[in-house]
Amino acid sequence: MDTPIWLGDLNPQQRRAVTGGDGPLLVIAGAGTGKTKTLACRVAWLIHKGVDPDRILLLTFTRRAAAEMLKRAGQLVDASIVGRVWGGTFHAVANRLLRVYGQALDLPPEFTIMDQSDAADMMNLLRAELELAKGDKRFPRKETLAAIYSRSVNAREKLADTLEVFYPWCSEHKEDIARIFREFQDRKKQQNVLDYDDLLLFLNALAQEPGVGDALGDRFEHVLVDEYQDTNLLQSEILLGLRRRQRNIMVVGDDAQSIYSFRAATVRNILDFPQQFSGAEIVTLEQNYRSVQPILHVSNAVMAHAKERYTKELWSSRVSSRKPSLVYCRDEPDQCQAVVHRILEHLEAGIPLRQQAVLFRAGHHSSVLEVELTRRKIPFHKYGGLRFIETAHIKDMLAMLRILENPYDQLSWHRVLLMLPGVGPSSARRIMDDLWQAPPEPARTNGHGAETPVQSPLLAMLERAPRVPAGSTEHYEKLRQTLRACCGIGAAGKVRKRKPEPPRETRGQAPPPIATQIEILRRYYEPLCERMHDNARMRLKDLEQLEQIASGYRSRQAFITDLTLDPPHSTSDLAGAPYLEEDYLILSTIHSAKGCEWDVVHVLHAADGMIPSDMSTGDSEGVDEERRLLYVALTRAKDFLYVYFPLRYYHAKYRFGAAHNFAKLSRFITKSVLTHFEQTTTPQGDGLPHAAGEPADPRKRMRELWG
DNA sequence: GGCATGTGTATTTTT
DNA sequence: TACACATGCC
Repeated sequence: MDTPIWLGDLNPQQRRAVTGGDGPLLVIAGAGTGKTKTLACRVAWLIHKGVDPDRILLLTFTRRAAAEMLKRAGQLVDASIVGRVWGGTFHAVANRLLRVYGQALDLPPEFTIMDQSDAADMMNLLRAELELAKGDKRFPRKETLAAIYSRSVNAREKLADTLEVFYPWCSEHKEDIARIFREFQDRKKQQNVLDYDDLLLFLNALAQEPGVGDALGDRFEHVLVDEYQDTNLLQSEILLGLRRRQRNIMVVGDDAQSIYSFRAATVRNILDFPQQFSGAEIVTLEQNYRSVQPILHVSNAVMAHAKERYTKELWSSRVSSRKPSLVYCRDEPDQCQAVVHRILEHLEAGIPLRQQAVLFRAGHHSSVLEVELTRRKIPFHKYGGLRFIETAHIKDMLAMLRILENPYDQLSWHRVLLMLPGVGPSSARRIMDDLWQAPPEPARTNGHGAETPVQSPLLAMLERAPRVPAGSTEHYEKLRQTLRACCGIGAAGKVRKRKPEPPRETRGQAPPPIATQIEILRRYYEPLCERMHDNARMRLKDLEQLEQIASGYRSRQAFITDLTLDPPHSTSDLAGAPYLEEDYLILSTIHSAKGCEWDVVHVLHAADGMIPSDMSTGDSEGVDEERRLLYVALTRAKDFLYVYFPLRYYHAKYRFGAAHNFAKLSRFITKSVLTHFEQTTTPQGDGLPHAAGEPADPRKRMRELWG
């Protein structure tokens, strides 16, 4: 076979990984060592070798990552063929496979998916129904319940163990929590709804199944997994299931960048890979192509204290005489000024805004900066933090769409009914009971195609006359008409201006396109939105945007699924392909910055309590993960790295005890790390870098000197 | 039973 | 500070 010319672009280790033969392969790829390139080339190589792209499975952490890799592979071999590779997150791939193979598990293919906050809401409903909320000993909150459930499932742990280790204060409620969880699972089944965890759980069940599992595994000749350090036990079980007969698997990751333990990800997966897949070859990539050496000095120094790991020292041939800067600022506003100042400096020097990023630990850490950027009219995109999908109006719209897709989805009904003036939880419950009275069988495809046109379950429901509170009957009627209109019934003149098809029958017409459905729902929602929220105008604008996006979709199911499984990270993402000439600064949580790189990186709030976050300093493992988080942030930078440390925090927010005015430098920036920084002070920063570590209690300071 | 108002508390990261 | 939860009034 001929050797493609692009192999020459790879270093020996990368080439080894790309052209490796069959069998398990573990690639330890340090930050910036060309991981994406290696995976992209591996895909291209396999296709070049003649592997059917349809039989390659590329599992990534985000869809963006999959798209990027396949794009790059498409530049090396025929792009149209590369498009047939199965690429996406575990969850997205599970969704696709379950729609096809799910019936082997008695899973109807029309299931809808609920996200984590939906799961929490359902937990809440159950808690109320089972009357567990009443006891005076405080019962876990709904988010906590959802988190416990999810961890237990993903880590393959018994509830008792999860509680004992991670939620000891909830242990006394073990029985009741178990009751809620059992009920939770029953409800989801009845309503034909899957949550995120179910997607993995069902895929795993499928993969372990003797018959279908074999077929599923054989379907993929090669499995490639990116960011393996951030997979959990359930995911590794899925992989083991898929690779019982076919042994071709390549996983790529960096244990030093494992930052998702809160999602039950475990470094054990990557550390134990050679045992789980015996005979695995290990390739380590250490040459960093991203950063100049001084940046790597700082990064390596930060990681030097970590415990168990595949030791590797990043090195780069990219030289620079400039050390990264540690900038001491007076306070947060001063930090803000300093950041903006440097950003503009680099912009003037020719580095566009989109090659610069501001990174921070938590979504709200950038709020002061955002205000300032807006004031100065500096455009920016923010990744991470509160997402679009989390806002009430988007959830409302999604709930209405879900009803249309799956009328058994009670959570969505509940939400939609509560929007009606005069309807609260009790009325909603009663209305739903009435709608389900003599419930039509959940739709199941029998594989034989219906002989007679069966009225849709939703329309059948809407024929009923539920007991609606007297003051709300008109509102309910409006809802009813709206939902019917979305099914293509009634309101003939106005709705279907797009398709002047001659009416075939009065009943059972094809529903309007998804974008039109959203338009109908938006019209209905408008007055409700104005009643419920004060900034209704902005919210309705968002919904118009949503309508735009939807016009690119053929099926409602695909649209809803994408919105749930791969929600836009920023409002501006929704605008579709951004204008290429448009320049904007990147703001991002460190978590969302994973896998990205920029010429200039600014890391905010290098103060103890921020990095590491106060929340995570309970145990040493938590602290270790925070260290890796800082490492991820630092290694995003190619040429210039700035770390900012505000000396004072005014609002002393939610701190127990006395308000600390003075912050303490992050514990990860130790003496030895400091030597790799150039320390500077802003004009406002009092010119006193040594004041940085001064805590409220001088004795504490002294103890540190000895420690 | 719905809804407005008041009180207290937890507070990150995301598929 | 913002949100969930409780209370009390209509």
